[in-house]
Parts: sequence; structure tokens; C-alpha cells
Amino acid sequence: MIKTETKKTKKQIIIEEAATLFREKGYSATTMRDIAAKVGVEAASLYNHIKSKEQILSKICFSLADTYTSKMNLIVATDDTPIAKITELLFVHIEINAMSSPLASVMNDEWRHLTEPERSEFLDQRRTYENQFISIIKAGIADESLIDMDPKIALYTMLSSIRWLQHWYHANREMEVDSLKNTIISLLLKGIQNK
Amino acid sequence: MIKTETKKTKKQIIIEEAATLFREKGYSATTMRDIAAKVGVEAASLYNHIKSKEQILSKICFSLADTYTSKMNLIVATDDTPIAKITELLFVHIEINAMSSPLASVMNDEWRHLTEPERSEFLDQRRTYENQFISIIKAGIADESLIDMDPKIALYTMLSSIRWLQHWYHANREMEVDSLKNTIISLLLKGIQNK
DNA sequence: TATATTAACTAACATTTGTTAGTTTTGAAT
DNA sequence: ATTCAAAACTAACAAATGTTAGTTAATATA
Repeated sequence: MIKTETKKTKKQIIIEEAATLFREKGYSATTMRDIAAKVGVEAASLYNHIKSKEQILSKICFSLADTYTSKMNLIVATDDTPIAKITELLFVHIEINAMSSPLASVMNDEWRHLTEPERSEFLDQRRTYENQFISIIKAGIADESLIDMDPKIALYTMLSSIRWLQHWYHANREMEVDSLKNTIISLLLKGIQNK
Repeated sequence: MIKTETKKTKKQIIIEEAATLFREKGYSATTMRDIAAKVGVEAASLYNHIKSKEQILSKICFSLADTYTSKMNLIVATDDTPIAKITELLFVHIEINAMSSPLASVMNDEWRHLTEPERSEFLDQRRTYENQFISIIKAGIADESLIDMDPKIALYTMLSSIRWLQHWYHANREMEVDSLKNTIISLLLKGIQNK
């Protein structure tokens, strides 16, 4: 079969519907029959397209993890200032968490239901990403564009601060994405205090 | 039986062990038999102390929600400046998320498995809390101690930024809690950018 | 049209799940 | 020592779960 890019494969549809359910109810509380009903098919028919329930989760986690990884590699390769790099990375996180589907919620909250060896692979990939991010923060501290602080705390606080978007934003679409971006970035760079 | 405060009731033990498991594996993936094994008892014996699995979750969510609510009421009643109030509230959040048991994780991540009417009650209580917090932020914007920004974005970003502690901190106990507090508060008030 | 592959279906499976029933053990108060 | 309630136990349940087997319908290729 020729795969055109306009038409989604059934596998993709299954993964997307599953992701929506995983975000709503969590991985464990979502049954194959739930997913099948959303797709419009019997539960057993899902297995013509996917190998197992866990493979669906795996595909979700790694597809988004790969997106983050490749973005990071692009940004690392530039000779932007540390602050410019961080700003760009935060843009990526905001965009993915605010806009992109339920994938972000699922990757962030349900990865722990992966079994070995996928679980370790996922954590390795995440650790690599975090280390790259921390190097950028350290470079910013070194050239004194950032205040002297624990880079790990700074990283986790920044990344964590964006996570609420994945739960809240799709219910509050009235906010403009660009103003959202600017508000959050300004908050993280300059804080909330006046002067 | 006389309830002394030094000795935990079996019900409390069950709830604590359950909370640990709910944080590790999630509510749905935790079975009554898992909990029973941790308590050192058969699954059926749990029902001499608790009414249902969901009641355990309910107790966890509301006990911590009540802690937040009463802290908020204390702080609202003072005549501190908005920034002082916000700082104090953030201290509370940091302390609870970093120190206090698995309750925080469970309340934050597993409340959606509550069924009605508990689910709505919980959400009502949370909304009330958030509205009180937002009022404080608005007061700070009004007296120009805070920069002019969307109070909702500021609130969610700040509260969300602290959540990583519940997942990460108990694995990284070497950090001092006080320095952790100060770093995060400074980051949120003044940002990461130098000058 | 004939053929071969893809993907749907029904039926059933072996486990696992939360929970109840009924019984025995424990331990404190009389 | 006897009593009685609290709390443990064993056994079992009905429902739900992920998945497989076997079969039929749909669709693309020859």
C-alpha cells in the first residue's frame, strides 16, 4: 500500500484516540474496549494494527521524545547566546504543551507505565535531554547572563512551570498563544516582581 | 478504644501505604491486594477499616486540600503585603510538595479518579482556593508591586513550577530545603536573568 | 474475474479486579 | 476465666481486562 501523507493510517488514528483517552482517564483506567469504541471498531480488531496496549503508549512517548530531542540538537548546534537558546527551548515546550494534542500529557504523566526495556530507554533519552539543557544554563551562568543558581533547580522549575498548559489550556482557548508565550517567558526570565 | 496521638490507627496506616503506592504506580494500577501486602494483611481485611478503594483516595485528596484551605484562610486574614502573602503561600506549597509524604503527588495527579459527588466537591474547593490566590495577585498588580500580567497565567505558572518537587525531591534529599525554598522563590519573583 | 491480502467480526480464554460472606482468632474489659 | 467486639482469615463471587483463535467481509492487485 502506498502511504500518502494526507491520509492517516488506522494505526495513527488508534494512537491518537488512545492518547485522548489516556489523557482523560489515565493509561491504566483506559481499556482496549474504550479505545475500540472511539475508533469505531471491536476491541479485537485493534490487534490487526497494533501489537499491544503498551505498544500504543510506547509509540506516543517516543514520538514526542524524539521531537524534543531533534529540536534540542538543532538549537545546540547554533551559536546563539545561552539566553536565546533557553528562550527558544521554552517556546518549544510551550507550543507543544499548549497546542499539540494529548501527546504531551501522556508522555509526561504516563511514561512510568512503560515496561522494560522501553522504560529505561525513555529515561535515558530524557536524561540526555536534561543534561544538554543544564549545559546551556551553566554556560549562561558562566558568562553572567544568568544569575548564579543551581542549574538543576532552574531547569526543573522552568520545565515544570509550563506543564499546567497541557491540562488547562485546551479548556481556555481564548488566550492568544503568542501572548501566552510572551507572558510566561517574561515571567521566567524577569519574575513577577515589579522593578 | 481511646485514640492517642502517638499511635496511628490502622486506617491511617492503610491510607499512608496506599498513598505511597498510588504515587508509584497510579491509582488505577494499584490493587487492593498491593495495599494489603504493604500493610501486611489480606486484602479482605482492609475492609474492616475502610469502606472502599475510592474512599482511600478521597481521604487523601481532602485531607491535603483541607490543609491548603486552612493555610489560605490564615494568610488571607493577615494584613501582609500581596508579595508577602504570595511568598508565604509559595513556601507552603514548596514545603508540602518537597517534604510531605506522597499525599501531594496523589492529590495533584489522581483526584480525577474520584467519582461524583466527591469529584465536584474537590474541584469546587480547589477553585475557591485558586480564586483567593488570584485576588491576592490582582491586589499586587493594583498596588504596582507586581508587574501587570494575566493573574491566571501567573498563578498556574507559579503553582505548576513547584510540582516537580513531588516527583524529584525525595530522590535528591541532599539539597537543603531552605536553600531550595529561597532559590525557587527568588526565581519566581525575580526570574533567572541577571540584572 | 480470480486471487491474495488486509482488516473487520464473533467467541472465548485465562487472569485480575474490587468486594462480600462467613468463620476464626485476638485482646481488652468484666 | 468468660465475654464480646474488633480485626484477622479463607473462600468465593461477578465483572472486567488484555489478548488469541478462527472466520468472514472488504479491497487492491494480477
